[in-house]
Amino acid sequence: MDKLVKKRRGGPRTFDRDHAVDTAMRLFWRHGYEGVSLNDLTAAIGIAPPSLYAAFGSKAGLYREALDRYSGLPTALNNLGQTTSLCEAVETLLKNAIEAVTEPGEERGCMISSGMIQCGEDHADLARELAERRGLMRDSIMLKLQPWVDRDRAVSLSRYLVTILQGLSVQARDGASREELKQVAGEVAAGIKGQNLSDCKSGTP
Amino acid sequence: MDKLVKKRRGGPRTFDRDHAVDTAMRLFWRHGYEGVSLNDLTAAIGIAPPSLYAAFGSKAGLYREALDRYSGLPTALNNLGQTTSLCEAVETLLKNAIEAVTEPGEERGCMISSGMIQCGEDHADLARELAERRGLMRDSIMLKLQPWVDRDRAVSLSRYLVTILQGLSVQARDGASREELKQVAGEVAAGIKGQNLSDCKSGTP
DNA sequence: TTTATCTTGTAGTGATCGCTAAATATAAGG
DNA sequence: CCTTATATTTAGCGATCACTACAAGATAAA
Repeated sequence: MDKLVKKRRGGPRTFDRDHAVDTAMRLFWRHGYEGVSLNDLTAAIGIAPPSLYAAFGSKAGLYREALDRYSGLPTALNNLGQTTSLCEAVETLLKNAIEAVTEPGEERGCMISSGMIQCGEDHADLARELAERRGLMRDSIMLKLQPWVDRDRAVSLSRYLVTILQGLSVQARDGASREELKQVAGEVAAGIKGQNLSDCKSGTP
Repeated sequence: MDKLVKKRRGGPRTFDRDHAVDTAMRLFWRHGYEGVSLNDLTAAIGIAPPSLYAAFGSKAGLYREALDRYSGLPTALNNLGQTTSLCEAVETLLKNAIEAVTEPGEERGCMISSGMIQCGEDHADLARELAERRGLMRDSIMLKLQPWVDRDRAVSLSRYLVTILQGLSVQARDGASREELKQVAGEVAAGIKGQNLSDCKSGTP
């Protein structure tokens, strides 16, 4: 009663690599790097460890590919080129972020904002890579703000905004609803409007 | 040449329990629950596993005590009763938080804000406790804001502020300097001042 | 001193960690 | 057909995980 199904064992036909990365991404997203074991991965993907290692080299390699996959998802920075004022840009940024971290049917929070915040010393290099990605996030936001404010203010504002984004990710993971996060976005928007009334009305930078 | 020192083995407790909790706190603070092994703990404290289990019951038990110890440290909520306006309260809150997460010679970030954001399913209960503590943080902030704003606004503002705090913890862990974080605080303060100019000058609520 | 109680270090437990050697099965080229 | 190359499996590697049985040693009470 134990050998009815003869499993295939070799040959060119390969498992669905995209699906594997996608499955891994969701696991890592939810549980973090250290919270997912190789057993979890192979079981969820439906392959044996050697296949995984042939395709991705290591657990860290798969994690990196999962990160890249995640980076391709709709992000907070979408559609920011089409905005016509600083306030609109910020509002769009936060709206995108909130939708991303509370997308129904998806894991909550942001894989990058909340990834590898704490980990053992063995994985310090991976953690540094995550921190780097968060830095790139800030740079991207800064670039998007350039049309509306001078350089110094863009530096300051972008750091403020990534801080918000990272906080929103924690809030989402803790179960905050979309409406509650929109309240936060409202506070941010109100703050910016209070200072830069002119920027919120001008049609061109 | 291997038995010059005869180690004691028995009698009343000999190791410093407070020091043990303190050591564990720092390890967990930096590396997270899953990032610290029992071997790390016993080696750093300088005791054998049975002593640890006799004193704390389990790794999770020691982690909880480390959390309680951490909660007793100077926190973002210090001296908030002495403020005389909403803006001053917010500024003091952020100033305290920034000092706490960038204290020289201490671990960076906040053990609670950035604790157990991601973890394996085995420790979901511990993660829930951390989320609960973050919720209590928000409640505490809300109470501190009550003198200056109505209830709805206190709810909204407190969620906004914990979001900032949680973001600041990530920023600090990623290496942001005190000055950079003060820029963030400046953005927050400027936003609130822009809306509530009156509150920033009144001497009594 | 004798006895009871307690804590300690030694030395491990079974389970799981990330990872891999060797064997087996498929496909393409001859 | 046979050979070669590749992909997959089984089975298990050494290391480490959180945790503990046990005996040795130290104190306090009788």
